[in-house]
Amino acid sequence: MSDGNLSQLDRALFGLRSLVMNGEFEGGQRLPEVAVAKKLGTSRTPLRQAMDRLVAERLLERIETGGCRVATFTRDDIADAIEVRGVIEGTAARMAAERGVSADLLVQANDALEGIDRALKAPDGLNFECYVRRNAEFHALLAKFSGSALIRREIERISLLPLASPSAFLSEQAAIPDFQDSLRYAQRQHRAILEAITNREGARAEALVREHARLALINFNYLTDVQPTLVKDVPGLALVAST
Amino acid sequence: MSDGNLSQLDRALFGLRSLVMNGEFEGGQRLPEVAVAKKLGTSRTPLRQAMDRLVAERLLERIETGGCRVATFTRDDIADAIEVRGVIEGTAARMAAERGVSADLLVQANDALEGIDRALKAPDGLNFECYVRRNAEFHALLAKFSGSALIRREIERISLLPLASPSAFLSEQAAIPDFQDSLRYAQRQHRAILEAITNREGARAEALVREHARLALINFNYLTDVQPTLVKDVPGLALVAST
DNA sequence: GATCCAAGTTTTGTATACAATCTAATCGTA
DNA sequence: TACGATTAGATTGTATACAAAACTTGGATC
Repeated sequence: MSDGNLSQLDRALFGLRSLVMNGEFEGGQRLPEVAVAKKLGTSRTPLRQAMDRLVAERLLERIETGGCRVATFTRDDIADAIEVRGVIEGTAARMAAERGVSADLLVQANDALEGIDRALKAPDGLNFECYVRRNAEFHALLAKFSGSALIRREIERISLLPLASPSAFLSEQAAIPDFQDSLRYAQRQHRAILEAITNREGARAEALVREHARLALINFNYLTDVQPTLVKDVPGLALVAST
Repeated sequence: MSDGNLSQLDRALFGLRSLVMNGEFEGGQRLPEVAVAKKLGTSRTPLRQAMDRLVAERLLERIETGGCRVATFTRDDIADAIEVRGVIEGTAARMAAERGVSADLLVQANDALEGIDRALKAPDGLNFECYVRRNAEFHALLAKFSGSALIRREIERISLLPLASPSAFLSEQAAIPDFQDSLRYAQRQHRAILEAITNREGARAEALVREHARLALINFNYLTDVQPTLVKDVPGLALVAST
């Protein structure tokens, strides 16, 4: 169970999540357990466990009369999820400023930001992979800054919501004309956030993080309104009601 | 499944939650599935489902090598959970102010507050049962005000965390000398919150709700510091590390 | 006396069988 | 033809059996 091999439950969980995120199932239709179990090469028992977890992640929803269906999301749902992530991350930043952060952690955050700087100055204009990694690192540190395991887990949880994570739309942004401009703007926000926390300016840190989260919403709108041809490549976007 | 009778899963879920909240198990020790299933009068299958859900509720935590244990909470965990509830409820209030609330809902909220007023002016000084009911009603309406199903569900979720709910400590407050004073203070906050939302004052509404949530923390501290003899009667308090 | 190893026992993870329920289609009637 | 009941089929909820992993206990060795 605890060795390198994945358990049947993990296999079912990853497999089903991937199938759902890639829009393999019709939205709103019930997932037949036997068929899905066969497709995933496991039995109903671990599959049902996996379904329970995906219900907790809001990726599936229970049907009153039994079983589960794929959840669908409106644009408002996406916007609200991003807003809530901003609010909780903002709380983490405020707490960090209020309670103080160890010098060691601040150094780590600085390292992450310098990594982003280097990624933005790469020879071919942008080291995209590096940017994504360092960006995730910075956001993880922000959650850690709060000093609260509960806050950290809540941020992880809300980031699991479809399309609410800080990097949900990054992978497709490359096609956007002023893409690098947007990343540079985000990076200036990163610097300001870290400065506010260092200076113990709680309200400023909170407001900055909230605004920073809204970049995800801007990207979402740009992607769906201006570049709808890219939509099919973003995992999870198949779940958004196409009104 | 959908009739009045509870399913085995529901029976296991309610039963186990109740056992855990009442401190029937040693904290940190693994829950043996067969023994617990027998105690609850069901089989392992629905019990394991119930355990998965209680893990999602943070009431249990998974053991790396298999199975679950009862989670334990520090005082800081309680404080953080209350803080986060205040933050999300505050966001709901801010959104309500920004987006506007239908007259019908505002009337309902007013009714709830008048119900609280009546409970506070009852012949024998206080109609406690009525107060608790109306208070829960007001908080539910606040969540609804946001107009966002996602926000409403997040509030429900965070309120499930042990001791984070608005009424977690109410039932034992009766023994506190200036109990009714505290309730009157809370009620003035309720009025101010509703006024702010009606006037579309988002920042004020958010700040008020945050402060309002902190009453729960005050009650928690009072209960554990000043009236420790009452601790055993509060469900969930058995899970708090008694440092 | 402490530590490491090994066999036995307990406990979990998984598959599967069965029963209760829900769904859909067919047939009958207005 | 439309609508409702009834029956057959499919699907979930639950119990249980079995295998694999983890814990415990006893003993041997250093």
